Amino acid sequence: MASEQRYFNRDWQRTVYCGDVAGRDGTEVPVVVNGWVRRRRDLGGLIFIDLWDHTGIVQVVFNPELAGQVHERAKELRSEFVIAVRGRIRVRPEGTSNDSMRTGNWEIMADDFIRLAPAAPLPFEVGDTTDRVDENLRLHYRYLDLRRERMQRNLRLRHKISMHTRNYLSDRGFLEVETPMLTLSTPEGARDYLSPSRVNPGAFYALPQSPQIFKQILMISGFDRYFQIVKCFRDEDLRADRQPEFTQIDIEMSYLVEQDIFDLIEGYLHGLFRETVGTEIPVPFRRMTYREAMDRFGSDKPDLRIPTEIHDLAPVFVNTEFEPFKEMLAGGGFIRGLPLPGGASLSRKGLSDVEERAKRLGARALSPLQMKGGELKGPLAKFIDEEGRSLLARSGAIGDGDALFVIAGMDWREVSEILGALRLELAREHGLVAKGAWEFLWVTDFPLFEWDAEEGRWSSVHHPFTSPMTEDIALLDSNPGEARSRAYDCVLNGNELGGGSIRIHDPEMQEKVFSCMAFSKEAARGRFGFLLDALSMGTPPHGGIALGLDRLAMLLAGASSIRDVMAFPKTQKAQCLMSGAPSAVSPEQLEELHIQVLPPLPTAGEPKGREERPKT
RNA sequence: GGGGUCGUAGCUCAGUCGGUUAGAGUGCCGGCCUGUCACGCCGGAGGUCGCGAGUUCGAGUCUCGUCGGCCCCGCCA
Repeated sequence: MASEQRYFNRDWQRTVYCGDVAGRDGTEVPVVVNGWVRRRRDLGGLIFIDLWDHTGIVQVVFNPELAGQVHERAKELRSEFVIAVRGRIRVRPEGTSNDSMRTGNWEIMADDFIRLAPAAPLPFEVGDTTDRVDENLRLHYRYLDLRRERMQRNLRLRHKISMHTRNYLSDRGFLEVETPMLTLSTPEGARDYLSPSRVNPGAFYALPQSPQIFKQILMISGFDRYFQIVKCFRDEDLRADRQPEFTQIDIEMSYLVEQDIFDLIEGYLHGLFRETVGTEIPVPFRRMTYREAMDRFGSDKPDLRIPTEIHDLAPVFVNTEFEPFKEMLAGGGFIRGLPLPGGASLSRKGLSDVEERAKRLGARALSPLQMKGGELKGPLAKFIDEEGRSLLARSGAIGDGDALFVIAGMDWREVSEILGALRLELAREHGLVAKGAWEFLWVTDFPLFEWDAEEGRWSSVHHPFTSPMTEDIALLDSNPGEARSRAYDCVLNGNELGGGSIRIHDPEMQEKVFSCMAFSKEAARGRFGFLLDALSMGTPPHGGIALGLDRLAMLLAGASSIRDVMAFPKTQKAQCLMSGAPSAVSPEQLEELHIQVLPPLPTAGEPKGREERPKT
C-alpha cells in the first residue's frame, strides 16, 4: 500500500477517453485514463479490468511482474469503483484480441493507479445490457440507470435532436426567446400547476401549460420568427407518453399561411431523421382532414402503418330484414365495419373476445362476419341479400380469409372511435403494424369548437386563439359546431407529434370567438385582457406549432415511453422516486406563503418516504 | 374516479392441488488460479414471500382490504 494518500490532480487527468484508446504497432504509448470499473477478471496472477467511460470500454491489465505493489492494490477493485490509471497502451498479445470491443486490439498495461472513489454493492448491474430491471429500482437509483448503455444513448440522441433543432431554426431566422415559468393561470385547457406568491398574499402563479400567449405577444412585438425548447406543465394523469413536465419545441412566425409551417416542419424532420437515424423520410407528408381521419381510422391521429381501415356498410344493409339495423338506418344511424385481414381463422372464442373488447370500449354490440372459402359466415350473413353481398365484395371490406367486425349506432363519431380503438388493439395483437415504417401525416380542418356538456357551452378544440377558416366565419353566428379551424396536427405512427394553428390577429374576431364560448366580455378581459390589448395595437397575421420533444426522442430512440428519454421522470403518481418529490413542507414555509393545508383524508395514502404532514 | 397486470434472496425469476427445512441463475463474501474478456473451479452468507386482516389443523399459494410499479379509459385547449 502507498504510505500516503494520493489525490486527484492534473497528473491523474485522462489523456484519452476509454473508447478512444488505440495504440501504434510496435510502440507503447503512455496514457492516463479515468473511469468506472465495469468488470474485473482476477486470474490470481493477472488482473483484467474493463474500464468504462461514456465513450466506451478499454481493458486494463495489472501484471504482478511489472508492478507488484500496484497489482496487489488492484485486488480490492470492485464494480463501479472510480479510478485513474497510468499506463502504456500496447497491442494485445497474439490471439488475445477481442473483436467485439472497439478497443479490442489494444490494452493498457497499468503502471500505477489511484482509487478515486469506492462504490457500494449495487442494487442492479450497471453493465448488464440484456436483463431488464424493475422500473421502480431504475427510478430510485436513477444515477445508476443513467450510467447504463441504453440511457446514455437515449440522452445523447436527445441532445442531438436539440442541437439539430436550434441549428435548423436559427439558420432560418428564428430567435430563441425565453418566456416566464411563473405566469398567469388561464381557465381553458389542462389543470394548472400552481405556485403561491409570498409577496402577494392569496395570489398564485401558474406554471405554463405552454408559452402560447407569450409567443403570440412576441409576434405582436415584431420578432417575426420565434422558437424555444421549453418545459411545459400540465397537472393531468400520466401515460407512457405523458409526464407532468415535458418539453416542447415551440415555434411561431408572422405573415404566414399553413403551407409555411408544413414546409418548415417537413424540412426540419427530414434533416433530423437523416442525421439521427440515417433515414430519408419522404416529403411532403400526406394530408388528411379530421373528418377523413375519423371516418377511415376512427382517430384524429391515425396510425397509417396498419393496413386496415373502417368501411361504411350502410349500403350493404340498405335492404336488410334485420330489425335493429333497419331501424338504425331509418333513424339516420350508421353501420360501419372494421376488416381484420386473416381474421377468418379466429375461433368462436376469439370472436367473442373481440366482441367483449368492443363492449368495454363502449359498443352496445358487435357482429363478426368471416369469409371462408368464398362463403360469408356469421350471425349477420343471412340478413345480407344478393345486392348487399355484391356491394360488400366490391367494397373490399372483406376478402377471403378475413373477418369484418360490424358496429351500428346513432353517433358517427362514437361508432368510428370504437372501431378505431379496436383497430389499434387488433393490429398490435395480430402483428399488423408495419415494422420499421415512419408514417407521417398532417391532419387538418379540425372543428373549431366542441360542445362541453358539463359546462353547457362551446369550448375550443385547439385553443381559444385559433383562427376559424375564412369560409366558415359566417358559421360562428349560425352554427358554431360546424365551423372548422385553421389548426393542424403532425402525426407520426399514430402519435401526436405536435400541433398548431394560424392564430386570430383581429381583435374583433378574438372577441367573437370568446363570445361563442360564452365568455362574457368582462370574463375575457379579466383573463386575457393583456392579449386583447396587445391584439388591438397592431398584430400581424401569425401562427405556429409546438412539437413534443419527448415523443420525438422516444420514437427516434425506439423507446416505448418518454420516461426512457428523460433524465429524471416521474411515476404514474407524479412522484420522483429518487428525490421523493413532492413532499410536505415546514409550517414556517407555509405560513410565509399564506397557505393552510387541510388534513389528509383518512383513506389518503402518505407520499412515499415522507414523515407526517405538518399540522395546519 | 374506473379497468387490467405485476410485487418471492441485492437483481432476474421458478415455486405443481393449500402440506416437511421456500429454490435456480446471477450478484455479494472467502479460497485457488499469469491471457481473461459473461474468465474458470471450490466454499459461504443472504428471505417480514409488499403490508394488514380473514378462511383453514396448516397460506408464498385461497378471500378481502391496502400500498407501490406499469398499461389503458376518463382527463390531457
